[in-house]
Amino acid sequence: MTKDKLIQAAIANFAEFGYQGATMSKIAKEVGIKPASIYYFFDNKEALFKEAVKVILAHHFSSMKKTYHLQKEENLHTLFSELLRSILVHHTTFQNETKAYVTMVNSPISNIKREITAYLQRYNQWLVGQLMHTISAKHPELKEEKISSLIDYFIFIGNGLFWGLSFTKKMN
Amino acid sequence: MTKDKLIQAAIANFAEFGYQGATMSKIAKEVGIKPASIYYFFDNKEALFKEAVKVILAHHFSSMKKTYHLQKEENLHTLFSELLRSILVHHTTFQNETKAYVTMVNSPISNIKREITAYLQRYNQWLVGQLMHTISAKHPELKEEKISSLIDYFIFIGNGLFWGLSFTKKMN
Amino acid sequence: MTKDKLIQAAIANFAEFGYQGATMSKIAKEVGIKPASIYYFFDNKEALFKEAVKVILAHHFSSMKKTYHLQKEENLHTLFSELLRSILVHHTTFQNETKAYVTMVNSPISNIKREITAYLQRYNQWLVGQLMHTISAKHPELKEEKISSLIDYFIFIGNGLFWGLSFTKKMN
Amino acid sequence: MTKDKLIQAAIANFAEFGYQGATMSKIAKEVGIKPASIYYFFDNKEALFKEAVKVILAHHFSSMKKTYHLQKEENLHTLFSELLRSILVHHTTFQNETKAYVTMVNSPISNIKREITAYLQRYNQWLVGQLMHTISAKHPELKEEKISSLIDYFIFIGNGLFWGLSFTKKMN
DNA sequence: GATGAATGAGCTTTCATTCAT
DNA sequence: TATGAATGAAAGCTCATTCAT
Repeated sequence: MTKDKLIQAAIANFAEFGYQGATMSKIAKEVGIKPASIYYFFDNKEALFKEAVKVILAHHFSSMKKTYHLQKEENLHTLFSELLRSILVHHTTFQNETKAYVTMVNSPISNIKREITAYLQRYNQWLVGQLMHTISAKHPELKEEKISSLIDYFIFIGNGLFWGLSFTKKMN
Repeated sequence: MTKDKLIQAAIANFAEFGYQGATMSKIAKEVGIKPASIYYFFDNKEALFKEAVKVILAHHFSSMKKTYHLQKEENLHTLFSELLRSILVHHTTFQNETKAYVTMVNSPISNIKREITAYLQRYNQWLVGQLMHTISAKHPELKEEKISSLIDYFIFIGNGLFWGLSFTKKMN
Repeated sequence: MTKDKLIQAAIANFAEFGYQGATMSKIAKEVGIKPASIYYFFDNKEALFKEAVKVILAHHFSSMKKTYHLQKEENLHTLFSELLRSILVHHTTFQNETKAYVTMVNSPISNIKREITAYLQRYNQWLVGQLMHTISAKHPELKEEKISSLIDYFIFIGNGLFWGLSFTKKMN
Repeated sequence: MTKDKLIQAAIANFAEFGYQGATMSKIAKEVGIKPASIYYFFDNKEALFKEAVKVILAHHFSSMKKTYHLQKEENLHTLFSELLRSILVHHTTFQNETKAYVTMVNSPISNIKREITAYLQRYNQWLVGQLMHTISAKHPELKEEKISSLIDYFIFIGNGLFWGLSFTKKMN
């Protein structure tokens, strides 16, 4: 469908050029239509990118949720390392989406910026909640304080991995 | 000096709006001159931002170096936590520069992108080299492999801190 | 019938936005169809508005003629004041059409402009003819010159009434 | 000065094509510059036309005021006919401005519409006030009611003259 | 009769840049 | 040093129109 192709092209262009740098012309050309035709599907550039953001975040979340459920049964060490591995795999496989989303955090459209930061917070809370529950079930002997500190640790490592992936490597 | 004020304004605008979003007009207005006057000091927008990038990276490096030297004498634990603290302090104090530099990594000007990724690599190498040296001096009993893994650990945590700082917090 | 509804919608839109401001989309939406469907009934925008103009002018003329015939029997004073009253009633009742027609006089489509000015002239001539005939029949003692001047007078007042109605009052 | 030339060109174009029909390109071409250059003098199309409106209304008012003062000394009959003559002369001499202003009454920009109707009201009030004063001074024997009715009469004739001028004649 | 999808032409506007002063 | 005036290029967007279905 043209509409879906447009969203994919938007993601690719946003990733490569940022919001201001991505142009309706380039996106249209990538899909094989003329710029004016985009307006049949989306009200304007902002609307197109809002939908693109939704797609990216939904994809990210479903990806993370899937991994988490797959690994719930394992021991702690395996759980952690598999989660990190899945972060790495997701962001490596969908480089476009990750780059787009990093760029979007600094989007000039405050709604988008807000939506993404809100998503990041929700995601973090969800992750912390899940880990809290799983760890305390497997290790009833650990104090909540200790678990909390473990999770912070994990989050730091995850973020570091993400950041390292995003910029020190080949994601250009 | 007007030229320095222009660079500062450029950093601020780049940080807030990205390369494409930052305009010569806005930068000029911030300095209190007219857009045409910028061209007396810089050949073009790209040149202005190249200088801005240089200033940011130099500042970052001198800041990191200073902390490192201050903390060299301490024990390992203190060294690590003070380094992390100084990363935090630097990026919190110079939010503008950090935001500009995150934005610049995705700059549409490949020279700038290249320069920054090159800097990040050099910086990382430098940091790894320093830590390697310091740690092996203080703990001759540790195998190089072990040290290397410790350092990776530290880098991950540092990156995670940086990323968390940049986006999950208030850097808007 | 859809075609008639389109003409009415066209009149309303032309009245409110002028020829350039009225869009096929807005007209279609008002009728509850899609823009493309208009082209089943009319060749293009110009054709649609030409038909709208015809409807308005025919309506105006039949309205004026009716009043004239109703009042022919009365004395001069009553005739004049009733005619003025009927001008007022017509333009107040069919504000849309009047506004559309004022706008159309300045239409960028010279055919329409020409048609309307031609109509106004024909209408004026008809009115003058009718009045001439009626007055000279009722007042054989009046010289033609005197009658002519009386009629001019009446026309001026009628125009003034029309103009005042159109713009100094509530026709917004 | 370019700015003044722009306003004159705007008036001419607005008169000929209406607000939507007048384009920045045509206006620019008429002045001998490129469309982009207009934005050095005016923020946008709306701002340009707001200034054009101001110029037209100010010109109209000063023109009317001048005539009125010139004729104050004469007897009533002369006063009235000279005023009508000056309305005629003004609108014939500055056809452009008159056409622009008739078009603007139906402007899609509600601010402009409002400003003009407000002006028309103020102008009418001013005229009524002036006439009231002058007539009652010259003819103390007339009852206010009678004077008021005389003035209405005059206004009607003036409007009719204006309307007739605007549309039944050659103002195309 | 009606419409989904597409487009060409043209619009307003922005912006980096130039250049004479 | 600084700027007023101008511009080319390109952006986002609108709209009348077409055409296969």
